[in-house]
Amino acid sequence: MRNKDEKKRDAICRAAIDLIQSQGFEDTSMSKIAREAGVSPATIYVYFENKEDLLNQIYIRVKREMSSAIMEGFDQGITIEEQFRTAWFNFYQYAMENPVDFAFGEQFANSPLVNRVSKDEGEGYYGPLIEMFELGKREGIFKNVPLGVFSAFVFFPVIGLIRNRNDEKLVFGKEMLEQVFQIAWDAVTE
Amino acid sequence: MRNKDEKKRDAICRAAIDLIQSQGFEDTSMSKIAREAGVSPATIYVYFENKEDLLNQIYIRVKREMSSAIMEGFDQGITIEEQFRTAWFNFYQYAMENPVDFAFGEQFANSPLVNRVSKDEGEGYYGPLIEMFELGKREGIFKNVPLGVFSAFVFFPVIGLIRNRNDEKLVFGKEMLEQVFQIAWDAVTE
Amino acid sequence: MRNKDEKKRDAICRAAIDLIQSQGFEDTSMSKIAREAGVSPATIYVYFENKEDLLNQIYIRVKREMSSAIMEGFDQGITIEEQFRTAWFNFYQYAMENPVDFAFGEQFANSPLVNRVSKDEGEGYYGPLIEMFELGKREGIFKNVPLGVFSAFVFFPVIGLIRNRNDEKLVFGKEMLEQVFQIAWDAVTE
Amino acid sequence: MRNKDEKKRDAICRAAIDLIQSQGFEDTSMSKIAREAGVSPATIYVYFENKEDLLNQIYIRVKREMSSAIMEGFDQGITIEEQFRTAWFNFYQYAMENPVDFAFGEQFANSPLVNRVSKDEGEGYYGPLIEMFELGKREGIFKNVPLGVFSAFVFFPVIGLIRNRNDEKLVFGKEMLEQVFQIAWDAVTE
DNA sequence: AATGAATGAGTGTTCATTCAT
DNA sequence: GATGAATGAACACTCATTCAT
Repeated sequence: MRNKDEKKRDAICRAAIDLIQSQGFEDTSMSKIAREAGVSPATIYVYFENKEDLLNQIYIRVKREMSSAIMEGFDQGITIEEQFRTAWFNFYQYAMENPVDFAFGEQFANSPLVNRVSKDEGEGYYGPLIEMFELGKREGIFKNVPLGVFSAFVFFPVIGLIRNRNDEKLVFGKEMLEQVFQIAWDAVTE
Repeated sequence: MRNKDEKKRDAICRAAIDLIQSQGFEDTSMSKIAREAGVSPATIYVYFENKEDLLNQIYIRVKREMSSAIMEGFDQGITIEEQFRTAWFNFYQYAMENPVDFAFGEQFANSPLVNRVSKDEGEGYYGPLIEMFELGKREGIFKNVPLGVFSAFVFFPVIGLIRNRNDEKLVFGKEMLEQVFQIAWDAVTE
Repeated sequence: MRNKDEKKRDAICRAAIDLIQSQGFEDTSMSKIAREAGVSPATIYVYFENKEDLLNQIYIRVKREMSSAIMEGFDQGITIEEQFRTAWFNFYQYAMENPVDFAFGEQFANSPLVNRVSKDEGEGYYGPLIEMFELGKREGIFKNVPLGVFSAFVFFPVIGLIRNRNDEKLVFGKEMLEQVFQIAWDAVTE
Repeated sequence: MRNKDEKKRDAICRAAIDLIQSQGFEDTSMSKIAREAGVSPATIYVYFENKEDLLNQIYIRVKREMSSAIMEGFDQGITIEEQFRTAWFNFYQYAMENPVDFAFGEQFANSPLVNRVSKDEGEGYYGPLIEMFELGKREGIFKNVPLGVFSAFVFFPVIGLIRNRNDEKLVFGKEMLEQVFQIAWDAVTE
């Protein structure tokens, strides 16, 4: 029983994510989600309060998956530089390989349907990353700037890269990518 | 007959921009735009072919305003470093002061309603900026990376900054801002 | 859940037919049909894909009723002349008594909304009639002309009669009607 | 001045007829007519009271052209049979060659927009035809049936022929056509 | 828990017509 | 007389959501 429930909940989320990716935000209706998930429209309302609630839960889910992907290989006793490198390439790879989830998160950031609470909860998974940054600052590795500035120069450029890549058919070889990483590293270190 | 009223065209655009900002892309309908602009829904179709046309025209308009703001004070015979500094602070200031137009451009990037042509036309206004970058590369000032990488580390961080600022109530003093600019400069120069 | 209500489907069809008759094809909108049928406009779309589908289904329905009325008393082993007489008077009576459905079929013939398939399906019910005609030709009773010519002189005059009757307040007594039938019979027999 | 007026009035009518033929009744709007005629929508209202008036005037115009075409070669001192033959073939030819005007007349017959007056005026041009029929009846050539019956068996079959032809790709050679005419003649003569 | 039917409110868009010049 | 601008009302259709089972 419990199993069955969660499967259905998953199916609905998955259907929604797929549709948003393939058809865009505007053309993703509750009925289409229901059809894609193989359930009745009314069934969605058994699992989610309304569309806003569904989207918020999906947002959190995507964020969780994203953050755990980014922080893979983090807990070992590796140096800060190695942690940074790991996180950055993880992020790059995830953004490249999961344009679905990624674009989804992007779309969300600008949607009034995603409320504060969800955003905060979404950000909550990055604990280890934040600790790394704070430690690095104390150790004099990173520049002494607020966290927001840090992420603005480390992760946002990747977002820009991907978007520009889509527009300009930019492709990065291994060396170029290493070079780009170096730029990010140079930017935030003393 | 009455002459086509440029003021009315403006009012419609303005109404659309305001609504997209305050309600989001999805919830901005033609009738709402009409009501906000104080005209009949049918009147919009006197000035614009359809919704897509309206949005594209607005996109181009916003981009044009944005680009001319960014490149203000560009044509004099100033050094590349001064040009860079000018553009960056212009961009920062514009993004701060015009969150409406800015968010608007953001929203657009992900909408299927904005077509290639409009996007290209939107990008077309940045000629001087591109020339500056190319010249700087030849002179050995900037790193030898593609344009897309350049903008990813110069302008996208500002976008991230603004977004983080909105979320975290981050405020930058003059010194901090200078420091952030320095990071951008460090990132792309040899 | 509630089961799809055949009564509701009928009510919608009936409302559409009545409106088309009384207001004409052009002025029969989906909302008017809905109001007339006592349902919400959206409900129509539960039962029919769109307006075209609704009209096609109605067309087929009317054609089916019409054809079965025309061919009533056909299957017994009666002579071709008796079959012809039966069909002709059936047709005349149906056209007289069901001006609504009849005019409906008429209106349809000129509408681009009624597709080939529906027209063909509509024609498909006249099998026995066509057989009668072919047999009669082989037996030398009917003139050797294509089916289209046959129907043009047998059934279309009735349509003309009805239309002229409406315009001129023509009324036929029993004898006159017999005489008209005789004309049709004379026209197509050797 | 007078000349100019009439030219414009003609252009509007012509545009309307063409559009109704090519796009169908439903898709022929006043603005489209105006564009096709090269005038402003408002100008139509200088010449016609409203859409209904425009359509009625067109109806009458088409009917007049049609009737004069049908009765071409009528006034000489020819026999009734020759008159009949002339009229019938004229009608057939006109219907074949002017599907535009013809379909237009057809469409009109079922439209509530065409009022009694216009219909009556439309019928008024057939005087000579009616006289021929009445004379033929008195001379014992034609069967003694009302005018409505006469036209139902003489002209309506042609309408049916054309419609069936469109549906079945029926084509008539010279001989077949002569045969069809003979059927019409047989039908109404003693 | 699960569902298909049902719906009022809304969508983007076009219409016949009038207004102001 | 002639016009392009302007419009309220309507169009076909879809939406997120609730109802009845």
